[in-house]
Amino acid sequence: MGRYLITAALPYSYSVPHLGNFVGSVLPADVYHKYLKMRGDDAIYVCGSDQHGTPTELAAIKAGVAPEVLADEMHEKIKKLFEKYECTFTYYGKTNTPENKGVVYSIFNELYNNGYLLEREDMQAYCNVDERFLTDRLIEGTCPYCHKRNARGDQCDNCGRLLEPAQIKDPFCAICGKSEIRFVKTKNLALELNKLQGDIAKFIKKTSKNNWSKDAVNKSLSMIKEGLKPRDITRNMKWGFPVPLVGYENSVIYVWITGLIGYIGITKQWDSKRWRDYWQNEHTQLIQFLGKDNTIFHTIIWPGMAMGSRLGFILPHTIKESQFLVSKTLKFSKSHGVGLNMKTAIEILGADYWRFSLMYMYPENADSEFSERALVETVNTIMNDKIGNLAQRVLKLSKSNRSLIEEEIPSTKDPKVRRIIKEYEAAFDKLQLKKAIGAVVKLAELGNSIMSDREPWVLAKNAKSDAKAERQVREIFSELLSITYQLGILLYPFTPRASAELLSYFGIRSEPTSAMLNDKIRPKLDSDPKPIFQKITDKETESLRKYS
RNA sequence: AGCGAGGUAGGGUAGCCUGGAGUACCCGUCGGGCUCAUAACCCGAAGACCGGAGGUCCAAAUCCUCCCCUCGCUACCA
Repeated sequence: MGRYLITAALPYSYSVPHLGNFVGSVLPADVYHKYLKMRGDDAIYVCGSDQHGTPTELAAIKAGVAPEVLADEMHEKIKKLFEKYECTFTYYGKTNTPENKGVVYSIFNELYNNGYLLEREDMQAYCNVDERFLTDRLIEGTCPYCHKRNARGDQCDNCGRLLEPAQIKDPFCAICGKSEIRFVKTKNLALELNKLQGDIAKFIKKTSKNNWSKDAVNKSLSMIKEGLKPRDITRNMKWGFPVPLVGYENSVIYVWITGLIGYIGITKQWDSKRWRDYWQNEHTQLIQFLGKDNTIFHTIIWPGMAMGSRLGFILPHTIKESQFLVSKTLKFSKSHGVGLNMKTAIEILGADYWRFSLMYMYPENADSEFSERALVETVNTIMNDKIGNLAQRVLKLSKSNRSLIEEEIPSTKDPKVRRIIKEYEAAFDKLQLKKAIGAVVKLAELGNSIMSDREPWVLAKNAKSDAKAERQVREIFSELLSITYQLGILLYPFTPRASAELLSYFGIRSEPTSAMLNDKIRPKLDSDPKPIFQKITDKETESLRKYS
């Protein structure tokens, strides 16, 4: 039995996450956590709202409320949304808490004491109207190369060139639209990753053997090969944890730092004592789920901070990076209430449908395309026709032939079933989640083909007069019921509600465990079985089309 | 522009590290079977110059080089 600590990239607390965000980290992490719990491992799953950062601050200004008010409101909304999707975190916390502040400061102070923070000065744009510093992206104007007007301080979207804010012609502030910008000398503290790069490289080379994606390993190593540079970990703004040093009264610690350490702070919110048993215990396997856009924060910056602080915090064991779920036809939107996001999606279909179909399309190694067609196909043909229908036909036929059903049925010894279960477990062990869900489908396919091959409905008719037929049909029913029951268990990480429904026909009321796969079963066929999945209706399809 | 990943039947994927006949899976299509089940299920077939061009090799989807396309990162978007 291992000790596992699972994290999913923290959703920002200024908008409703869209389906791409969900399938990129929180959902696969939840699926994996449910599997580990099922296996009986000591596994905790922490996630939460990332509350700091400029976007939250700006959204608060726009809404006319304090950033902490907006961030806490959104936190509650997002937390409830995840509950609707049957995500069962050990703790879903947030980053703007005293617990997190404590951990952030202890790491920050040690980095400072150990000589890994470099003070450096720079010229930073300042808006006289808004009376605030502007991040590079908040400066807009004309591109010095292609002369298009929509260039931003970091990059021109038109010609794609990387820019410096001072290069922008006719700059104006993206917040107020005015041109009252001046450049002011500022100082920031930078984490000297250059001093740590040898150790970080060693760590990645060694640890990436634990099922890291090719993309995550190679881009991290290639970045190190090019040479790591000091990276600012403070910002000149008000929303965030103040930098605990004299001379930095107007600065806060950068959102990414409070976010990465937020995983720890959130664990501390969960349990003020036990958090150390996970985070400062070399036997804990830290499994981090995240999208491809923020890999290096987890592979380079967190390891750098953890090493530099020398506080014994663990480094990631596995980086489970996802690519992106994209859609040419449907609008995924980050803005409030617009587009197909976690809030609007759950109003159309229940949690099981989204959980299963999104995991079926999980962009594990490459971007994958989400479309109405793909969703309908997955729900209707895979979930409903293959899995749901198998359960239904087995249970109904069994119920109408109750006299031919054994009271107690041993777990099937069919080697094909054993192989599929092994494949499922091996896939999870290697964090190959698409392969794992594929094994579930395979088991249903096997059940369906056994049904067609052996035609138990024919044998059942002959059973009264034919002892041999009776013996055969009893065996087949046992086999099929065993498969149906096992299917109920394997479904649990993906579709917890359907799993519970299916297992209820076997008198199981508790959450399933892997050990139960080998248990003897006692079918309960008192009530009429109801389909565990349904096809997508025209009405639901129409609701989806609203977002095309 | 540099770096990383991806490009495989009509659609979606696996295979690539460690070369062995384009091998496999799902959807869709076509043909057959079944009638227990939610018009569901099962079996079979057709369908691919494996992004392009070179190279290495007895043999390349797989290894090497160059090119094209998509996505991500490039250190103050987070």
